[in-house]
Amino acid sequence: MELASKYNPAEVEGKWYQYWLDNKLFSSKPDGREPYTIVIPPPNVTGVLHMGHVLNETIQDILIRRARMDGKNACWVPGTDHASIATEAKVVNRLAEKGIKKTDLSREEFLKHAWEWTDEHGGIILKQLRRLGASCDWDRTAFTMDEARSRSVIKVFCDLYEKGLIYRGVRMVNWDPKALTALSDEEVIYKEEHSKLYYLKYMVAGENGQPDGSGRYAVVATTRPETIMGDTAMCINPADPKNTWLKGKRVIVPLVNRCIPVIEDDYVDIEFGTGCLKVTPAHDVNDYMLGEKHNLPSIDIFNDDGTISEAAGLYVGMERFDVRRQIAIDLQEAGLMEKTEDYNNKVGFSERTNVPIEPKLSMQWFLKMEHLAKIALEPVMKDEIRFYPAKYKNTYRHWMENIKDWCISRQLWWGHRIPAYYLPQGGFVVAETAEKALEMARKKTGNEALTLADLRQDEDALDTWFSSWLWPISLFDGINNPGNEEISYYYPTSVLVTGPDIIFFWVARMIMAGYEYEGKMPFKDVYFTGIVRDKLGRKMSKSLGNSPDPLELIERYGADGVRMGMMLSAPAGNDILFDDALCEQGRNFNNKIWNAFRLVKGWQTADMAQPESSAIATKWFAAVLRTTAAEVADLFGKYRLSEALMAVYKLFWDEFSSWYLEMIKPAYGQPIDQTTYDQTLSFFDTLLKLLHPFMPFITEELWQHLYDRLPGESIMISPLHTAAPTAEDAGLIAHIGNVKDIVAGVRMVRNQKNIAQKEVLTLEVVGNDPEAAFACITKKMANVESVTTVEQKGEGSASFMVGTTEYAVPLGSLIDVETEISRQEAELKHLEGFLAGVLKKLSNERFVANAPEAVVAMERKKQSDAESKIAALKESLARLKK
RNA sequence: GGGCACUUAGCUCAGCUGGUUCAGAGCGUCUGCCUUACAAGCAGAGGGUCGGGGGUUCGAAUCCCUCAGUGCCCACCA
Repeated sequence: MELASKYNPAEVEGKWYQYWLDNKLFSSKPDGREPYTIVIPPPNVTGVLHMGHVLNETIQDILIRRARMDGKNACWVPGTDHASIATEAKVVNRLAEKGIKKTDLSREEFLKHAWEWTDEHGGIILKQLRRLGASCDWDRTAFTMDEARSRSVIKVFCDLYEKGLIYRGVRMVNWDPKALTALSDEEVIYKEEHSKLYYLKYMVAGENGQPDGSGRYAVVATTRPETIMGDTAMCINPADPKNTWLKGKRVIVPLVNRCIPVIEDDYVDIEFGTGCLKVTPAHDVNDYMLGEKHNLPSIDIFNDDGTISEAAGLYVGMERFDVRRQIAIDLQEAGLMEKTEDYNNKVGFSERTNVPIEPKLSMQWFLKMEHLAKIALEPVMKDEIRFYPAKYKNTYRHWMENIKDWCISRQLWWGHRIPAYYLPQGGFVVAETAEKALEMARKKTGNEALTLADLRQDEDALDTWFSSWLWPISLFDGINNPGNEEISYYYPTSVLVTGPDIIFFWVARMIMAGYEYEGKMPFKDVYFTGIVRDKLGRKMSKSLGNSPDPLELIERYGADGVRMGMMLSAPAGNDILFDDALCEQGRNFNNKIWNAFRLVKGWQTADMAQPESSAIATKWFAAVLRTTAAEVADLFGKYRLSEALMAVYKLFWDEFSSWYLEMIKPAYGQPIDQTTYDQTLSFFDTLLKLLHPFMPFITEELWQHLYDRLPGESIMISPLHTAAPTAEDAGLIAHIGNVKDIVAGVRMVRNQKNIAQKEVLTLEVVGNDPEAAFACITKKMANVESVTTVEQKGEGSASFMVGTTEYAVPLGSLIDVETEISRQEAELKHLEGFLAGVLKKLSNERFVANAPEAVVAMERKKQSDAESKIAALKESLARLKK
């Protein structure tokens, strides 16, 4: 076949992906082999591929392809997440563009729109994954809101309710005033904000005080003056001397003019502000706690959307931050504001809508976490589930040990609707279906006349993560159909690949669900990726415009190039600083492989004896290949994928292309012997297999052309057996290592003296030549016609040392004696310094007495080596200088 | 406020339980080459007192303390 000198990925990638699909090479069914299972972290159904996905999915694909070639039954299950809040927000926005308000629609009408949106935009991301080469079993594609997954979620809800782990109650929750829903603690992100501390005057009641100083008042420092309408007490620390005078008094809330008691509690920090705290039980978690403890009334002054409610009495209907500005002015005018100070504090923001969270009392559903945390902590701490990198174990433990109940209800429509049904006379039942609920309701009430119409299902939907925490189980239908063949075979999955940002949201909760419902871990290993940043270390974001479009990159560099670019700098857990230049390196490597292939396949074979150099070269490369393959296998076991890639990269580029191929390369136009040729093809075959998990497309393309293949054959299912390194391998590799140094020595001489590679030289070895057996390689690689052993090197030669042996290249008139002398003197100086260090060590009695014998022996060898080198150099210098 | 990481060449990183010439790799840089596989390439070279200081040890990039800087996570001081 005719091959262009540059590899063109666009021509082959689509073809081979289709070939893999057509031959069902991604599909997996339970069989007698060992399973290797990965479930994809489901991307948002309406999402599009970004660089974070590229990193994550590339890693999964590498692992799954490698496992497949290792003879395991590899199964990678794809799917998408309904992403309750995010998707609902998108749908609401789209409706708004059409002038439709969500509140104008019924639940059913809204869901119809949501499904339309999902059908339209859903799964785009999965299509994009194919461009990357992802070898998912697409027939298994799932969605967190498809029928089987939905049933699983509802079943689990009912089960946990029956176990008494789910309860309903009024609690202080994180309220998102934009999405109009409660959030879990994990969905709140705290950010430092520059704000102000307002010092407000609370006049003491019964003293007829006036702000002008005619009466006494207490000063309260607050960041949220707009909440004073909800104040129901002022609190001081009983041990605070400066506020003792307030004990038992009542104070008047500024502007509001409500009279509230002064209560005492240790909770108040004497040092902060004035030591007086305003207590607003409805709008602050701590105040809520104080309110409970001291039996305070609570006044909810906010509507769900963050505007002021009727109950506040003032500023009704105004937006909360407008009120803050306005009330500051009003307080000032009323003389009730003592001062304001600049202040930095942490404000909670909604992870999804990015608006400040409002702590709010509301009726929600909660999942008790104590039991679940207990069963999920140990396995990670004992490394039954291994985290890579292990440092996240600390994070995990801390969370588990300080866990609070999980608020699982959301005031949203897009999601799994809570299967609780309210009865006309009060109370509710929880059941998987309305029919079952009716049955239970009749039993509970004794009223057989109840009909479905009498039951009112809870309006709330469940937190998205309440479905994704079941993902590794529900994908194999283990909830609906416990103990089925698939769940028994594929579960526990082999590894989870995800970002550390969702360790609590998802990883921890999957572990809980895994033990609760399967009695087993959901995955054996967790590989935490880093965050993809730009080369300046900035997070990739739309607003910065520093996030490349993965599909464009693939067009420019090929999928293999992009995959490699990503993996070149992606050690587990470390953020990766992504630079297009890395893809370029990947593309260049593709080209290197391509051209090596062109060279090898361009050779004609002839009936001829194998040259000695080729015999040695093949033996040597076989040893290198075995050794590196073992190293790569080891690195895979430790999830050190970028190092594994680098090992294969250097194997192909340096060892195979630069050394091996040059060693065996016939002269231009000359044929190659059959033995060497066959051996080389076989090496190439193994190299492609080692490379395949990282760069699936080019390796398939070349593998198909390497030998005649049968229809349906593929590198991706061809087993990768590599022999273990033998006892002799290391020795041979070391010898050739010396030969490489000799060759490099000659090349350096050429470089320094400006002698072209074409020009034939001779090489002298002073004394014994330890690498005499490999002289044929030296000759070919260094282009020297002879390697002769001499007692003393000739006049006018440039010399260098390899190990303890001196080599010399006679140059005749080309030699520049002065340069040679200064070079050798520099080396001599370095060696003498080195020797001095060694001697100092050896003359230290305590070193000789305490260090292990092997270490001392090594030092002695260093000494004798250095001494003989120094002697040789001195002699050489003497002759140069004479 | 608490906790956990990290700091090694211009850049990105590897160096496990201290001891082979241990100071490394890739990229970049510099020099010379368009040598019929590959200029998306070939051959060679330079580059770091391992963040600062102290300690343990015969011996420290590696262990301990401390200081400085960076990053992440957690937390109810208004």
